[in-house]
Amino acid sequence: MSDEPRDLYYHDLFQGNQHLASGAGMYNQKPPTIAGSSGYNSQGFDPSYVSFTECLQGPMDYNSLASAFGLSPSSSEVFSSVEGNPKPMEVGELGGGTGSDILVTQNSSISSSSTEAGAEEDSGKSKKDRQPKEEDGGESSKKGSKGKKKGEKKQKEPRFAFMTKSEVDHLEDGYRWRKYGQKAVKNSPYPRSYYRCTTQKCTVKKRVERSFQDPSIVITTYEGQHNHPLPATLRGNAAAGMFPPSMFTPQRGPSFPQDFFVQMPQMMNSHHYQGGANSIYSQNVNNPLHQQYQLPDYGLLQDILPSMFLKQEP
DNA sequence: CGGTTTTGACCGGCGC
DNA sequence: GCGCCGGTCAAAACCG
Repeated sequence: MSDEPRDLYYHDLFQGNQHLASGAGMYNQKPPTIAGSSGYNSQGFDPSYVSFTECLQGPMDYNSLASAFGLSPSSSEVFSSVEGNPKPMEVGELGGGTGSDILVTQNSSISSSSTEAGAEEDSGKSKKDRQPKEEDGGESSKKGSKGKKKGEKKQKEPRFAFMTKSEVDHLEDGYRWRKYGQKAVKNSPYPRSYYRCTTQKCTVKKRVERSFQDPSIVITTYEGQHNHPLPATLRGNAAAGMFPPSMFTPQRGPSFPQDFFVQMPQMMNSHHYQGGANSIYSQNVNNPLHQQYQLPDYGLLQDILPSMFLKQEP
């Protein structure tokens, strides 16, 4: 039964997406794909979809973003959706067109992002307290005991998801990740992989799953923000120097699209979305590099971000 | 040999 | 209260 609500809301999304999408003008590219992608969800992005354009149109700085995305020479659709609330019910509203819009943009490579409103960010680590089981002699007690924190609810860290059209499941974003789990996704033949940043002080996690509608699309959901620079190996030319530090990462050093996207929700929030996660979906369909060569994703991300920023010039 | 991936089990939250 | 489900842990396997 629980599936039903989801389905409904998925449908809503679909319609909403298409509708918005068409309105946005991305229709001529390939709406169906995206719609399908959105339909598939992973609790990461559920509810409302907001169109970038809409956001950008707002009185805020969205213009910059819009310009950035729209100005991109390449053509990749970017969809953004905002998670108004963790509950599917909200979606209903979304269908209404009040809380969600889909924003479409064109980019060279990347894709989308969804973030939860900063208001609810937390460090999700509730279960992490689980005690290590000791099997000195008793093998039967496997993690019987669990750490329990009483008033502590699981906090959610800001998260954003983006969809990328790629053959590789694990997209390189410049950081090193260690896979710590894999689960089958309901209603999808493709499994979802869980990764954690290998940097010890970093609690950033990410989930990678493939769209069951479009196997060629990979949905990556980031959770949290890195508090450390990119590994020297990967950083180098690209990421490190790509972002205008003065723009979104004043004191954080080299950041990634994440930083950028993470900020988006906040901006959007100001506009008229509150407490939600945003997700932008985009496809690299036009990005031959990615499709053919499996270039490091960070390349893609870089591609997009720098573009937007560069285009920002007055 | 160290680090990463694989994989099954477990935990906690949520819906019914 | 029970069952489902997503997320995480950790031992073993794997790889460079």
